[in-house]
Amino acid sequence: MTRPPKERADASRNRAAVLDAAARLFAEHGVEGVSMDQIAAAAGVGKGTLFRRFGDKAGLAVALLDARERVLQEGILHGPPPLGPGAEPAERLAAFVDAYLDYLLEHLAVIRMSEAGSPGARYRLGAYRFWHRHVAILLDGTPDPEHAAHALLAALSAVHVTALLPELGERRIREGVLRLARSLRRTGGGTPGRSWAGGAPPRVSFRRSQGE
Amino acid sequence: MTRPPKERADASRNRAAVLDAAARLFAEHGVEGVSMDQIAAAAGVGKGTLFRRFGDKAGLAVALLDARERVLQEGILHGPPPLGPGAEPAERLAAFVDAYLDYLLEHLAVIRMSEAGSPGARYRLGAYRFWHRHVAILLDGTPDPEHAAHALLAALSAVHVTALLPELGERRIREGVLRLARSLRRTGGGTPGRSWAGGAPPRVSFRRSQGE
DNA sequence: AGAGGAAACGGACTATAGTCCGGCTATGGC
DNA sequence: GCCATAGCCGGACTATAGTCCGTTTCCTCT
Repeated sequence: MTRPPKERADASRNRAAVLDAAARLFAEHGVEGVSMDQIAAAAGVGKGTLFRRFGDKAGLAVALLDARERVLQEGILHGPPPLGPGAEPAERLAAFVDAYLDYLLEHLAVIRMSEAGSPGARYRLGAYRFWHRHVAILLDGTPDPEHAAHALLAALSAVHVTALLPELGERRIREGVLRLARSLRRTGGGTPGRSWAGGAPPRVSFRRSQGE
Repeated sequence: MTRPPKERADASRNRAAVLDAAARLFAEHGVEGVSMDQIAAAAGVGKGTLFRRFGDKAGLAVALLDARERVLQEGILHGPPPLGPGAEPAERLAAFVDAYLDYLLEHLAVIRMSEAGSPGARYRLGAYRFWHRHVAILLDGTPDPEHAAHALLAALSAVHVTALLPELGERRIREGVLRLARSLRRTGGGTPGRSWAGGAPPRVSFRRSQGE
């Protein structure tokens, strides 16, 4: 997009080597059990390179998830209903929760890492902003869709689900979040487009701006 | 409770010195801007002492919050309605959300630190378990009060509120969480006491077990 | 009061995240 | 094919969390 100066050959070679090594080591020793030094060594690059390119461990996790994430985003934007456009908002919301939980549970540890950079890092991720925007649109007509969308996503955060998993199990979590989504939609009542009380209206722009 | 061996004099003297120093330094330079070394030095104790007693920075934050937290817990257990016993569950829930947000916003940075130890630390805090238990009871009659209570508390986590504050402002957050609480209660329908699907019934015991 | 032992003390030590900058190499112009 | 340079490379360096264990202090029992 904004990359007229082509990426140098050594740079892209190293990028690939790092992602490879990281994926392998994470799978082998768990995300928490691998240090950045180890990744750099396994990839055959220096530590400086690693950090220059990915910022920190969270950024590395984000890069690893990038591909899988786009699949879900594609399904939402241009896939078949009920996840994609065409179905009723209520159905789309349920489909999103289901698909997101599939994605989340499949990559729980890496997603947790990607959301755990600096405090509040999660809310600044391009991906988060995408999910939030999507959910807020599907909650249009309820009193404060922006806040409600944040609340729903809070119940879908990696640490939250990780903590609840041993206590409640996957099934109760799925049903619980679906119920939450339903009840948020049922909370209608405020004037459809202007329910935020005081302050500026919600921002509407979404810009794909994941690192790099 | 389980503490027959009395605390040694030097121990309690040092405990007080550390809490003092920590409170002062946190207020002065912000929670993030103070290292454990600095706290130890300011308190005139060794680093080993600091960690032996509080475990880590999060544990220190928990200890600092202890007193304020008990006030809220007292209000819930034995205070006047609507926060205390006597009012309708719906009212008590609203009162809890309000009181909790007062507490949270007053000590946001320290609470954030207390919840940010190891990943998922928040869910293991004695205080969290107390709030969860209370909310779950007030949600009795809805399909899965345990999960719903976790979801409501997720919208009240320190990082969540911190991230939403600049975007939505205090007022929209307060109203949003109150609305969420209301809609969770309105989601009734499941058989009042047995709505968890499969798996063991929710645990009912609550034990005050905040470290030390 | 004094001895004995349990518990606390404290600072040197390790491990890890993240920074910095001198040196090198791929690339594009000639 | 050769040169200049933008941008990448890499490892030494810093800061901080957290551990370990020999030493010191307090409490109890006689």
